Amino acid sequence: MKAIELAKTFDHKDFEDRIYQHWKAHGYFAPPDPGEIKGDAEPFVIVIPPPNVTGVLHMGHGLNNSLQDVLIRYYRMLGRPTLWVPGTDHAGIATQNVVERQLRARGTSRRDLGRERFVEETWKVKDEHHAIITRQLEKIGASCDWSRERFTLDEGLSHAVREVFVTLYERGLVYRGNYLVNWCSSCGTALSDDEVEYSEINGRMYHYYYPLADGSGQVEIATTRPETMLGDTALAVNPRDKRYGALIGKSAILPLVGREIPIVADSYVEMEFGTGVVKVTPGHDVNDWEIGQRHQLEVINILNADGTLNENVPEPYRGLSALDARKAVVLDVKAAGLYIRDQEHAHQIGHCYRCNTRIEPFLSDQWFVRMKPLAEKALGAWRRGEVRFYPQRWENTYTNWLENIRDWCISRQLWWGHRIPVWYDDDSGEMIVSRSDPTEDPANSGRTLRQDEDVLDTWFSSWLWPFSTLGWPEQTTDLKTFYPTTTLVTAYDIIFFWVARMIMAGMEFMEQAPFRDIYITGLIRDKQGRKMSKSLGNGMDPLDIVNRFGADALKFTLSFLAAKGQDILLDEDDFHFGSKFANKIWNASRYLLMNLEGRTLLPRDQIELTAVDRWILHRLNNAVADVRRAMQAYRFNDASSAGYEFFWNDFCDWYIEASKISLYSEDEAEKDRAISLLLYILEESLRLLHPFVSFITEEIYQKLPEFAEPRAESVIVAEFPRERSDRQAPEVARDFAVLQELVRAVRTLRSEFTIPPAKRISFHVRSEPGFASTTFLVQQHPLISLLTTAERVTYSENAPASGGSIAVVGTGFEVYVFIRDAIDVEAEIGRLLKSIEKSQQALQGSEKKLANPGFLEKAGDEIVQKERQKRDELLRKINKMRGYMVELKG
RNA sequence: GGGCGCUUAGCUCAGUUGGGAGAGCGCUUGCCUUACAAGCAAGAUGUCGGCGGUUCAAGCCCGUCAGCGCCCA
Repeated sequence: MKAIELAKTFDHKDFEDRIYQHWKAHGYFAPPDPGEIKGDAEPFVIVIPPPNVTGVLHMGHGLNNSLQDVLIRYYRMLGRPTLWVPGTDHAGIATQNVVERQLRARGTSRRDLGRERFVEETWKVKDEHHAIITRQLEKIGASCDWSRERFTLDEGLSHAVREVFVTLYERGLVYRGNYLVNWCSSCGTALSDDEVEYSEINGRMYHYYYPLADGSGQVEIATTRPETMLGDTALAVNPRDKRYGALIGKSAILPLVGREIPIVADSYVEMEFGTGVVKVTPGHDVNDWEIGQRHQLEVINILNADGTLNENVPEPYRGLSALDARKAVVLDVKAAGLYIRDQEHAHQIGHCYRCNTRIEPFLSDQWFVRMKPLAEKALGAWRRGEVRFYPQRWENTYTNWLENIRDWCISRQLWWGHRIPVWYDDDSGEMIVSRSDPTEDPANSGRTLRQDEDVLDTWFSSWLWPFSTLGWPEQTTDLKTFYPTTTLVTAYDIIFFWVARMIMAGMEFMEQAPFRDIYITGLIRDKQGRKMSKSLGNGMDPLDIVNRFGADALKFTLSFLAAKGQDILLDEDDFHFGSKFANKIWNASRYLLMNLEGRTLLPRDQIELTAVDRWILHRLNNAVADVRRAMQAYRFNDASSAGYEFFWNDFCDWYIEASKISLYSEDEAEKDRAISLLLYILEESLRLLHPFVSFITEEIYQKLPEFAEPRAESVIVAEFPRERSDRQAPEVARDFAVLQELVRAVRTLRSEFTIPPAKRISFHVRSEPGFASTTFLVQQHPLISLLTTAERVTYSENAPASGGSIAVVGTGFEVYVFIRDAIDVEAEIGRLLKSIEKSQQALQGSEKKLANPGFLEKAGDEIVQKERQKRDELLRKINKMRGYMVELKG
C-alpha cells in the first residue's frame, strides 16, 4: 500500500466548504423518508430557534447552533431518524425598521409608498438577507435539513397562524378591547408586556399643590410625570390615612386645566410614598387605570400615536412631546404659584426592547389572548414531567411566569406581518373573524368589508413553530412522524417570549408538549462580563471566527466551554483552543497515513493484541462511555473534554509514541500489525469526535485507506462507537499506570538535572517483592527505554550494586538513575528534603484519620482499607528517601 | 419586595450521589527527538469568599454574613 499524504500544515479553508457541499449533495442532513422509518425507531428532532431573517448571526447563535449540531450529529450516528428543521422568522418590528431606514435614506417613506408596495419592498429585503443567514449557518457547519426550511411568513405558516387566531377566537381566548397597552411611539406600535425592558433612570420627583374645589385649602401631591396631570381625573388617598380622611368625597381643581376632579379613597395608595396623595391618570398609568375602574373614573387619553399631546389637553400643550410638555407644565405650575419643590428620584422606566424608546402606557383598541387557560395547560405539562429543563433551575422562571400570567397583546400597528383575519362591515357594525377572506365570498358581494389594519405579533407565529413547520394544520406525515420534537436548545432570555408560549400552543393545539427536553444555554459575554452588543462594539461575528480558526474550532471551543448553562465570557483568542485540537488531529492522522507506505492492512480480527494495545482499547472504551454518558445528560463540556483527553493524552502522547517501537522496527509483519490497529483506532476516534469537530474528522475519514472491513461511506452517517465489555482491561490499565509513573519519574529526574533529552541514560528498576506489575515492566522493557531515551535498563528486586545513582521512589518500585557526572549532592538533598516534607504532611493526615475511632467504625471498609494502604506506602517512601539522604551525605 | 445565579491557580472556568484539589491559557526550564514549535518533556502556583453547624470525613450538605450579576414586581 502507498502512503497517503496530508498537507503538511493544516488549513481548515482547504476543505470545510467542500465537505459541507458533499454532505448536502448526498442528502445526509435529511431524515429517512417517514414511510421508511421502522416502528420502533424513535426520531430525534430539533427545530431551530428561528433567527431574525434580516439580522446577522451573533455569537449567541454560534453557541446555540453549535450545540444543536453536536446533538443532531450524535443522535444521527446513534442511528435514530434525525431531523433538524431550519428556518427564520420575519421579525416584524425589526425588519420594518430596517426597511423604513432604507427608505428614509432614499428620501422616501413607508407612507409615500403605501402598504402594498412597502410590503413588496420588504419581501425583497427579506430575500436578500435570507441568503446571508443561510450562508452563515452553512459556514458554521449546521447539519440541518434545508429541504424542510421554513419562514414564519410563508404560506403554510401563515395558514397556521390564521387557523390559530380564529380557533382561539372561537374558543373565547382571543378578544378585542380598548385597554392601556405599552406603546412605543418610535416604532408606532403596541407591545406586549414582555417586550418592555425596565431600567432605572435618575428622574425627579415634583411636589405641587392642587387647590380644593370648595376653597378650603389645597393638597400637596408628588409625581415623577407632571405632564400626565393634563389627563388626571381624580386624586386618591389611602382610606386608612388619618391625615387625609377629611378630604375623601371632596374634589379638587386640576391646575392648568380647571377640571374638577374627585378625591377618592383607594387602598392601593401607599401612605409612606410621596405625600400620600396620588394624582390619578387612568389613561396613562396601569395602576391608575385600575383605580379608575374601581371608582368609575373618566379615562382621558392625552397622547397621539406619535407620542405628542393631543387635543384633549389645553391648546398650549398640544403637539408637544411628553418631555417638552413636562417642562412647560412645571413652568406653568410655578407661574400659578402652586409649585413646592422637586428632588432627585431614581425610578424604573420601561423601554422598547427593539429601539430603546421610552414606553408610554397608551389607551387603544387592541387584540389580546386570554392567557390563564393556556398557562394552566402549560403548567400541567411541566407538573406531569412532560417537559424537563436542563439545567433544572430554569423551571422556576418558567412556572413563575406562568403563574403570574397576564393577557397577551398580540396586535401590532405595523405593515410587515400576518394581517389580522378580521373584517368589519362599517355599515352594519358587524365584525367577521374568518379563516378565509370574506371579501372573496360571493355571499358578501355588495357589502363593504374592511380588514383590520393591524398585524400580529411575530411571536404569535413563532409560538407555533414546532408544529407549523411540520405542516400543521394539515395532518402531514411529517407532523405525525416528527411531532413532538425531542429537544429545544435556546438561551434563557426567551423563556417567556418563546419557550413557555410554544408549550402553551403545543398543549392547546396538539394536546402534547412540543418537546421533552429544554436545554437552556448561557449568554455569550465579553471578558468584562458585558453582554455583546452593537452599541458597545464588543460583538463577535461567528463568521470571523470561522475564517480565522475554522468552524470546527468554533464548535469545539464553544462545546467545551458550555458547562451547565452558565454565561460564557469569551475572547477571540479562546478559539485557539479548538484550532489547536484540530491541528493535533490532523497531524496525528497525517503521521499514521504516511506510515502506510509499503504496508498491508490486516483484518481487524486477525490482529493479535499486545498489552499496550489492550490498554489503549480500554482507554478508548472508557472515553466512549464518558462521551455517551455526558451526551445523555446534555453535559457538552464533559463530552467534548472526554474525547479531547482520550485523543490527545492517551492516543497521541502515549499510544502513538509507543507504536514507534513497531513502526520503526525491521519486522515487516509487526509493522503491518501495528499500523492496522492504529488505523482502526483512528477510524473509531474520528467517529467518536465527529459530533464535536465535524469537518476535519470527515476530511480525514474520506482519506482513510480501504479497510479490510467495510466502513461507512461518510463519517457523518457512520455508527457512533459502542461500549464493549471485552475491551475492559483493568489489570492492564493498572500496569500501564505504573509504567507511566516510572517513565515520568525518570523524565522528571532528567529535567531536574538538566540532562539533554538526546543523552542516553542508564537506570535500574527495583521492584518490591511480590509487586503485581513487575512482569509487565520487564516485558515492556523496550518501550520504557524508548520513552526515557535510555541505553540500558536493568530490573531486579535488589538495589544496584554500583553507586553513582539517584533514586526515585515510586509506588511499588524504585528507580535508580545513573547520572554520576551530573550529580549535584546539595541539590539532590534539597530535592529529597522537599519530597520528604510533602509526603510527611500527607502521612500525618492519613495517620490522624486512622487514629480516629469514629473513622474506623463508621467509614466504609473499602475507604479504611485504602487509607491504610496509603499510609503504608507513604511510610515506605519516606523511609526510602531518608535512606538515600544518608547515603548521599555519607 | 420576590426569585435565581456566581465567588476554586495570575486569567477564564470544570469539579454528577461527601472519602487523597483539576483543565485551557499564561508563567519558568530544557528540547528545531524523522506527525505536530498551533509541538514535545518537565515544573511552580490554591486559607476552594468569611464565619458557624451537621458528619468519622465538607469545595460539595445546612445556616449566616459579604461582594458581584441576572430575572420578575
